[in-house]
Amino acid sequence: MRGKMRVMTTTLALADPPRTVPVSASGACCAPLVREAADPQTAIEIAHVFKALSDPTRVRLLSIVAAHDGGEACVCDLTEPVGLSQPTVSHHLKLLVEAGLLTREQRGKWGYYSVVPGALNRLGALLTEVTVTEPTH
Amino acid sequence: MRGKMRVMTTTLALADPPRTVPVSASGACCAPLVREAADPQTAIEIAHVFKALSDPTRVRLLSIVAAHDGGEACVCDLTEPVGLSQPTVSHHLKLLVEAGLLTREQRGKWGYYSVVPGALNRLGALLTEVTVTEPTH
DNA sequence: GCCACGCATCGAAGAGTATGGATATGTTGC
DNA sequence: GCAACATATCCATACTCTTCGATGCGTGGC
Repeated sequence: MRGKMRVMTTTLALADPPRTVPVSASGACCAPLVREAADPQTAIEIAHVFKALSDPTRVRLLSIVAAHDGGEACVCDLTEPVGLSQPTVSHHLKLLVEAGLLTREQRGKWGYYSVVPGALNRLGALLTEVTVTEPTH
Repeated sequence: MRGKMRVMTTTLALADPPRTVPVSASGACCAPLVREAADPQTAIEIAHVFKALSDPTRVRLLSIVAAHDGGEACVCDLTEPVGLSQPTVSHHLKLLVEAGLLTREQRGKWGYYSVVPGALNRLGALLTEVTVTEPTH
């Protein structure tokens, strides 16, 4: 049941504009998990995003980026707070990008990471039964 | 930075009554991740819960249990839908219980699993910037 | 007590993951 | 072009996770 599922870059429609994969064939992307049993394909995509958050380092990285000035940060801002080597931090950031939670933008020498707008809210809405109103920003 | 972190059964105060570990020393449990950078200990506990949801099988199990009649299900209800052996399903359910997302109750021969009330909403609130109003139930 | 049943635990094999050193890639300034 | 710098990628190592067969444990019926 495992096997291949290499990179895949599930977007889960967490990011607003691209929405590459409609997730559920029905198009009704992701009713809250508690409402109806998730089909296998949806479960794979949801799990992929949660896997990105299943490591303490990545939780911190995401949190630091989100709380950082301007909502973005470069790798050089992140290695010191988490106390890991640069390659390791780079690796974790890559996973967060692949999960659709962060984006990377190259500006000059530095690459800036920032949180994909709405991604976390969408993920949160998947867990809650209630309607989540997006903040006006 | 790895090493020990064996079982730990983080509750993260996802479950209402027990609240064994106050998570953050400040007691201000878990401001949304985007508001302020999570400290290492909080990140570990948050990641532990997300790790429980980082496997497609567990996402499905949680979803099936939540959507099941009466909000509970026994192992015998679950092996067939996910197509895995009974020991494997049992293992996954244990992880979900340890993460504070499910509870287990023995009634006669059967053990019934159900979703911990509020746990998912609390987890979702961690991800969203907005205030989540709990449903009246 | 004994057997059947539901389920948890154990043990082992295979696959996946985290980590950091070495190195490649891309950018800036000279 | 070249040197300096910021990051990404590659690789090897050690660890963790998923899975299932075998087995143990508790419950209910006889």
